[in-house]
Amino acid sequence: MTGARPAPRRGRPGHDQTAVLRAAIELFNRQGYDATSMGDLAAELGLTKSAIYHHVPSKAHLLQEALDEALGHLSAVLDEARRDTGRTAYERLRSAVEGSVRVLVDHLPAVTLLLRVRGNSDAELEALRRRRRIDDELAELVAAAVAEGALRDDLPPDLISRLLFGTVNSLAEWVRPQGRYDAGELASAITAMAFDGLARR
Amino acid sequence: MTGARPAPRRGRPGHDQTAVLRAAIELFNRQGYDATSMGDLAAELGLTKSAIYHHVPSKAHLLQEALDEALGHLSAVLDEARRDTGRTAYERLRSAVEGSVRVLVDHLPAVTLLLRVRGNSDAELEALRRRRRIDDELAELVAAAVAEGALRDDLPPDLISRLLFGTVNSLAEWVRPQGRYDAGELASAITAMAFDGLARR
DNA sequence: ATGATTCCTGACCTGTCGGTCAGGATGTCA
DNA sequence: TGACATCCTGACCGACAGGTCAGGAATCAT
Repeated sequence: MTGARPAPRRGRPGHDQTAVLRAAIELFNRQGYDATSMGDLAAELGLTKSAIYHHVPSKAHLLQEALDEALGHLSAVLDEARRDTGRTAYERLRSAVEGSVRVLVDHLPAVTLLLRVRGNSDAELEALRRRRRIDDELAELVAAAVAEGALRDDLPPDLISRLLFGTVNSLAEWVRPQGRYDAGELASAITAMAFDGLARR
Repeated sequence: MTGARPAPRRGRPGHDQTAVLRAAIELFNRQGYDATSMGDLAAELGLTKSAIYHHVPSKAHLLQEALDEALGHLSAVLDEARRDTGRTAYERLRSAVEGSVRVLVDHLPAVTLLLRVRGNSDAELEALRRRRRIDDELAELVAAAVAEGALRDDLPPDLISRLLFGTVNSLAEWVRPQGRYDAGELASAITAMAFDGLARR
């Protein structure tokens, strides 16, 4: 793990690209992308607006980076589920749910931003398309689990899929880093509710 | 029902407050509140920007009206559940879920807007506070249902509440008016999944 | 015909937005 | 002591934001 290497830099010390990006994503989530000005971001970092543009080419670029981060990891979860042909669809679905929760928690700021994208630019539209592709594949996984008899068939599979991953995505509304629950607890709570139900039996 | 009365008006015919409000909420949801300019709204209605201000005092007022609409109906659902002391907490919780779904579907634009508020103005902060109060009461209802033994007690009640109503709220992400499912179908699908589980038994 | 009422336009104002640019400050390396 | 790399400031730009205002246009009641 090359984790938190200080990485000896030359020249005048100060902020770098990733510091700006992290702060930007955090602000975008707190206030919304459009409600956040580059001036706000500069103030948050204790710099002038023009200093920001030394590190990053544009506001849209910051958003793009965040969306790529989120989509990349979500796609990876799906690739894994797709490659794993040795298990039942039901097992792979459970893994996909757990993986999605893990990505959401580990990359909370980026994923939260992704979930709020409205399609106001080409980059946002492209992100929506990529997200839609992921959702479609998850829906197929659900349909396969229904077809193999693991899930109830009195509900339309696509509806099941929307409710299931709607629940997962709703975590972004309240989960906070260092909060009460870790990714594992959240994942098992969701699978407990969604697959086994809340009612006592 | 005074439903869709034409309401004979005097003076030059044209748009009115509610027409502007409806269009505004729709646009706010499509693009986001901050990304929507009053010019956009004017164009959508086929008017000039200044004409808008004949019907409505400000952009913020439009948002306020929408938030009040959503919060009013959601509060009503809760008042009903609170008054109904003759039933178990579990039964009242189920009613609250169904009622929330019905409000969400019947007032989809306003509720969607409420769910996206970030707290960027006093009005938004106040709406967040009112929403929080509602969420807290729903969490109490869940806790009561757990205490009375109707719901599983191996998950923290507040977590159950967040997952349950997170699922309900996630409907706003994809449900469309005149879509495939009506409020009743959605409510029963959610209760089926959340209370009885998706797994075949 | 004539007010009264209602709706709408076009020109305009102030502030802020994302972004640029020339140059100065502050560090590392030789 | 430089040369070099990096980071940062302050003044500035055109575009567009929310909003105002004076007056014109369309309809109703009399």
